[in-house]
Amino acid sequence: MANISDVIESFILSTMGSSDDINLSRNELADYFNCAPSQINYVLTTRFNLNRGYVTESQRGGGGYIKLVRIKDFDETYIYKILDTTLNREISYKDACYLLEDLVRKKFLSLKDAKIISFAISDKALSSPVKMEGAVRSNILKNILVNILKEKNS
Amino acid sequence: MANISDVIESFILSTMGSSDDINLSRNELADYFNCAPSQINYVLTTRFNLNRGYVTESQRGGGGYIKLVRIKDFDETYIYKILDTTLNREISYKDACYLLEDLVRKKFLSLKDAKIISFAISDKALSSPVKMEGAVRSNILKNILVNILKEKNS
DNA sequence: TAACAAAGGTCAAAGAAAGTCAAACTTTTA
DNA sequence: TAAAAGTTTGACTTTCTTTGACCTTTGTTA
Repeated sequence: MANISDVIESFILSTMGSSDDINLSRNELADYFNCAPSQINYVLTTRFNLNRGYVTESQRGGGGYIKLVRIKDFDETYIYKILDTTLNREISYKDACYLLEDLVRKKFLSLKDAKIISFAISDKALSSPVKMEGAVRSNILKNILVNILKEKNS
Repeated sequence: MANISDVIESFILSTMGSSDDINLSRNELADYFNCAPSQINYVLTTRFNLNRGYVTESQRGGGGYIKLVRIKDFDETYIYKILDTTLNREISYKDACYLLEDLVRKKFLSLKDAKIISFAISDKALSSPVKMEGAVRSNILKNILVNILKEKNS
């Protein structure tokens, strides 16, 4: 017997159908499946995460929602491999720049985009009292790429 | 879009059209939308504030009004001001996005630039074992703006 | 000119979501 | 079969919205 997370996952998938996004209500879903609301978060973070090609945005308070967006053809993209390898670890600023250059060469990014991104991930930009720069940078880059992908799909 | 605030926001925006200002009556608006008058203030302070490129002036008493003005002009000192105020503190993702939108409106950034930047500073991008998101985000944005300025000047 | 009416302003409490995290439980794997 | 991995739950937190009571300013009128 499948567990409730799998059931909720299929439900979301089949409700989405071939659409690229869906608006969910955490409480309604939890109600419908008779589970804790946080169960929905669990499903989203384990089944609909960046690594699987999904992004979420949400709003709290009255009229709150969770929007789930699927990235089309995620598995086939070259970017996917980068996300899953290079950017699943810490990355130095230099290596990040080489990566950006390569993405420009491959026409995934314009030179200007790459510049902006390089600003965002420079040591200076990331300097903070706590030293976690490599990981943060990697995560930022990952997020940027995923979201650019998302844009290109819409 | 289930909450009244968003509805009122769109109403104001569409009533404004491409005009740079509009005269509102707090009580009439509240009446029309069947909400507390202070709801209008809430919408104004959250949706039409300086960060989003708006200012208001108002008059009480008989024949009172609220005049909502969209700030149009941009000059470099405006950016310095932002660097020195808004970005000298922590900033939330939402407020950062409103700032970016405003910078697009003021033609400091292209829409695409703004999007890339917003990706770079999203909570997801910045999430790390250590919680310093606001400060890190603020710093990233600052660095980006400084560097874009530098580019424009060279 | 004093009183009253007609605006708009402020603020805090209540309400309505979603987010986080850790503990308990279940299933899988070595 | 013990350890690791995955799932479920619930208490607590954070964010955003809505409401209402009370305040201030301005205009009008007796």
